[in-house]
Amino acid sequence: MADPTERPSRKVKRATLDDVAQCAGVSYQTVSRVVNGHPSVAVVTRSRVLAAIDKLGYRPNRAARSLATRRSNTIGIVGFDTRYYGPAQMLVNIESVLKREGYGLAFTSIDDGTVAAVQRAISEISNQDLDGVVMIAPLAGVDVESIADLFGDMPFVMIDVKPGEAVHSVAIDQAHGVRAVVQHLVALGHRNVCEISGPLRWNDARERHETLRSTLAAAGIEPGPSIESDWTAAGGFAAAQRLLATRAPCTALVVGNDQMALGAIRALRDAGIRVPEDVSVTGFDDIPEAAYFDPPLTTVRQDFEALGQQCVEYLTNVIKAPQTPRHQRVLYPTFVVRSSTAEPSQAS
Amino acid sequence: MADPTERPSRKVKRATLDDVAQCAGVSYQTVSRVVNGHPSVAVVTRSRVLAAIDKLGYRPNRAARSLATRRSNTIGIVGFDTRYYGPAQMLVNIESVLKREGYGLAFTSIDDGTVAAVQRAISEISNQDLDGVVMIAPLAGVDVESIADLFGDMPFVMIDVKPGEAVHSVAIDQAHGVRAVVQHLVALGHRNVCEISGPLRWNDARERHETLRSTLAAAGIEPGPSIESDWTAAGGFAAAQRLLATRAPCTALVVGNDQMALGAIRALRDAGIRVPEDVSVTGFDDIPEAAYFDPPLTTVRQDFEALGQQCVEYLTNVIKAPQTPRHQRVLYPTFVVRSSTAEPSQAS
DNA sequence: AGGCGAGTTGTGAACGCCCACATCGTAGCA
DNA sequence: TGCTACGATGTGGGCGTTCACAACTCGCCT
Repeated sequence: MADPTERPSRKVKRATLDDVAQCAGVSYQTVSRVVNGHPSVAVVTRSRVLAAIDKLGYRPNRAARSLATRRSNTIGIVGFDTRYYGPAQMLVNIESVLKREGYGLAFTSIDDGTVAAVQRAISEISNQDLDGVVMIAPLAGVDVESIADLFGDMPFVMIDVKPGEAVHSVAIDQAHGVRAVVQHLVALGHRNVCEISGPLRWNDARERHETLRSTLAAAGIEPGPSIESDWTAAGGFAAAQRLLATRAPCTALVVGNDQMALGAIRALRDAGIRVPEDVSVTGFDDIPEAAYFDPPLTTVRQDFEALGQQCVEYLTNVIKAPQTPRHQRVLYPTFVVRSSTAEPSQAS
Repeated sequence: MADPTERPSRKVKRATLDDVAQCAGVSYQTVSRVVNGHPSVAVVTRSRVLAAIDKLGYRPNRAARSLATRRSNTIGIVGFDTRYYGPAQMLVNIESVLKREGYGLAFTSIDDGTVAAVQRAISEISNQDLDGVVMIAPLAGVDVESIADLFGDMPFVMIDVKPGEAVHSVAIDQAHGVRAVVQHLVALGHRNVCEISGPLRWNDARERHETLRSTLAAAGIEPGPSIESDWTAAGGFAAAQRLLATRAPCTALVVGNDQMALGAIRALRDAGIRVPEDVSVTGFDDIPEAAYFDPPLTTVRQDFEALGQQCVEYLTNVIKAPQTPRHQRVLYPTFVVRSSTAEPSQAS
């Protein structure tokens, strides 16, 4: 009843180099040359092979190729809480550059911030034979040296690593952004500035936090209370309430990112405090919504697209030339003034 | 000067099955069995092998394995504008489930909405020997049948496909959410409801749009003007301004997602219109910030985590049993009432 | 005591491709 | 004319696994 030829047809066997070769009447090596754009192939042969490839719908088998060449033409990204705006942006932008360069992308994320999780993610990704990996590693407290060890000789570049670490890395200069904020606030006449920071285990949060305090101090201003929160609007809301409870004098509130700023503004308003008349608020990131907050948010824009680009460019360099000296490429954020900041009122 | 053994050490050759076998004094096949958890291996042998594996830091070579087995243990995601909240959420959630199941993840995105781009992405991803792919395909106008053809016999499930398409798919019932919105609005007494929709090339946008009109009509209400926008706050802002310019009576504004709602609210307010006193506004998605908008946004929550989960579960089923009948799994969104909606005022 | 089966281990052959080298032809040059 | 050199093609081997078998060792049943 069943045609014996029927069974194999269930899974359409994909054409191989040999199939194409046979179809074109050449050897598989010649086909391989055509596929890989090797120069010395006669024009007529090439076109015959191409026709055969087309006819058979041949596609090279990546696994076989990478087995033979020991390169996979895909790079990995280990991401971190890609739910947040920054990391998500990086991922997308890196992906698009990578695609342009002809690389595939393998992605894995780190569930929690523990060192163990980081290690697990790295070891997981590193036996996936990749040509290199980009690591979005915003966490402080993870020893960069030991991570480098985990990677062995696999090329990798890190994003968001603390300045000064001796690894290939790309970063946005957080301090630069914070300084602009402080300058702006001080110029407006603010002397009482409080802070809601991101989780201090994140390098960026910590750097923003520390720069804020030092810059303020340098301007002869005693930093007001600072509350650590969690990057979310809900967290910012709660933090602002706690801040209000301290009854500390405060005419300006520097918040670690835009989402928290949104929550904070809501809390202030709930307490009958006007923004910016009573208290100025600043954010960080310049998410696309920030301009439509009420009031439109003064914030610091980070160019994640450029970041992704730099990242990939750096990584491909390292892949080609493993001896590339380790350095950090740093990008500068831009300060965006909108309406959530103003001169402090007399009272306060 | 140079020790001849030095050169090879530049690239530390990774241990292979053979190396481990030799080290443990067994055959490579036995090692393979241990690695793959095959049952019939003597306890003592197993432990000897394990020791050798540990000592040599052996890691199986994925390329070789997938060459031999014809399965790669990685699944692909072709994403779509992962900059937006929904798609980004899906990606992250799918990734985490996938990891739990032991799959790797390859990711590619479609730059623009053209059919050509979709085809390119699919063909790109399909010669990357994957076990299956999840396609986030929110675009209308892309012929589902032809996509299925492109995939050939590779298992795939689609997200956000129009209801009724004969492919494996998972979706959130948009109509259900819209109906809840309308019901709510009508119960409050609104009779003049306008709309700002997402780009109608997106299935979700279109379905929300059409359901809104039909539901309104079913309630005996003539739908007010509808303006198509682009999912962003900026777009929502502009759309609302255009809407105001029409001077159409409007006590309720149904917006296609939360970001646009934010922009719209800002535009209304700029025009001296109060929300919700003068105009009620609703969103869609329930992004984490929505509760902190001013006013807190009444919206429809989509559970992207569950979506990702269903997706992966479905896909792995299809991989195991390719004959799985095609169907659509649909999840239901929940309606969240906050403060951006209220009874219409007398005037209008 | 012979034999049968379960448990354990090893062997040969793919998987589809690239690399290094060998081979052939032919054009260029003395 | 004979030699060289290079362009075009083919051949053998190997990348690290898994799969289908074969082979061996026991213990236990008849």
